[in-house]
Formats: sequence, C-alpha cells, structure tokens
Amino acid sequence: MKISSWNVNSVRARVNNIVSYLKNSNPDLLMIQEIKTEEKNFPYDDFKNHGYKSYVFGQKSYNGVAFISKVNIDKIDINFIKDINKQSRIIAGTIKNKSKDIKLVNVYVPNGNPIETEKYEYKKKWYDLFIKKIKKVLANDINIIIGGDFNIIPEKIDVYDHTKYENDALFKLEIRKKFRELINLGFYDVYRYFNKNKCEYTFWDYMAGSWQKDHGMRIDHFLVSNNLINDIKNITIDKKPRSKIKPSDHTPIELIIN
DNA sequence: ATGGCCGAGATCCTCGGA
Repeated sequence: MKISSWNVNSVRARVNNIVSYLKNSNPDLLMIQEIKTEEKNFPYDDFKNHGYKSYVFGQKSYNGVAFISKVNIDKIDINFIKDINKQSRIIAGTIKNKSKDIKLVNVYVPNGNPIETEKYEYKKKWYDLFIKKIKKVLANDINIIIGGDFNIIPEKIDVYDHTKYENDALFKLEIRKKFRELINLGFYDVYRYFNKNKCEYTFWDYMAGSWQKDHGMRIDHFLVSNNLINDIKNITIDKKPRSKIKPSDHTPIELIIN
C-alpha cells in the first residue's frame, strides 16, 4: 500500500496538479494539508472521478487538512486535540492493512514565525497538546502513522544552510526538541531511518529562486510507531510535482507499507 | 550582497506562509 503526504497550498488552486499526481503516482491514500477552503467548496468530484473518496476538515482561507483515498477510512476524527485557536489542523482515521488496524494522523503544524510573537507560543503549545494526546493514543493503538507538514527541520542536514535558521521557528533547538520528544514516545522518522546521510528536501520557497538553487528543507515527515517499522518497505520524496506549472511550494513524500 | 512569491478574500491591499 502506498500512502502519500503533500502540503498542496490550496486544494482549489491545485486541482489539476493533484489529479495529475494521483494518475502518475497512484497512491492508495493521500494526506493533504493547507487546503485553504471550507468543506462545502472542496472539489470532491474531481478526485471521485479518479476513484478517490475525500474526508475533509476544512477552514475558510487558511489551514485545513484532508484524506483522499481509494481505501476505506473508518473512525474519522476532526477533534484530535482541542486547538486553542480553533484551527483545522488535524484529521485522523483508521485503515486496515493486512490484518492490522492502523491509525492515521494527518497534521498541519503551525509555522510559528516570527519567534518573538504569539505565533511561536501557539506552535509550542500546539506541540505540547499533540504530544500529550499521542501518548494517550499509544496506550490503545499500537500501529500509528503520523504524516504531514510538521514545520520542523529535524537536523542540520535537513536544510540547505542551517546557519540561516538558528533563530527560526522551524529549526530553533527548542522546537527540534519537541520533535525528539514526539519520536521518543515510540516512533521512527521513517525517511531518516532509511536514509542515514541523504540530503533531500520536501519544501522550496517560491521566493528567491529557491527551487532552481535547491535551497530547500525537509519539513514534511512520516513517523511510524515502533511496532510498524518492520512493515515499511520504502519511503521516497517525489520532486516532480514541485517542478510543474503552478506548483505547491511543497512536494509529496510517499510511504510504502507491506 | 540583496531581493526576488503565491493564495484567499475582500478590493485595487492585507494577511499568512516557511
């Protein structure tokens, strides 16, 4: 089974790119973030025409997450944490793979910049609430996949020039520690597990010719609970969608489960 | 060295993103 995650930066502006990705890459399930629209304006039919059912947690203009899936997703949960700013940032659900129930958590974590503002405080609080909730979930569900835009650069190797990001909400030590804290509950950063020293990115800013210069960062991740790691066959970053006309600034990351 | 974009939504600019 192929599960992908992609911050699409507006689902309505990206319908053609998303459909083309579904046709070319054929994921069984795609987690998308930053859909920037309410459920009532979600382009359900465009994906339905290609055999995908959508499960949406939207918001007007900002944020919003969804599953686009060929496999059935049960127990959809749009109240995973109590978001202090009432923003639509997490949709969870359960799928069956072989005989295992797997809990999927699709996240769009707050950016947090600039750091001397409420936005950064919100990001830290959001992570604290999320970590607390995941700890609770682990008591009942042993097979968990957390995918999405974590807005964290885990290590120096994960950004084109780490010296520029020491005081950035994506790379501050304090925020990278939240990522470690989450992983230490019992998860693997799957990309890094399979690629010990590889330098690849999932995001390139629209500005400053970042894509052309490969000034990117790895901020979109798949974490899987320890129980699942031996079921993971591979993980890849597909750079093609970032090179298309009218691209998102992020590109998909794809997880293959046996 | 520096700065360079894009989407939504209500106008002809602001906010947010990373």
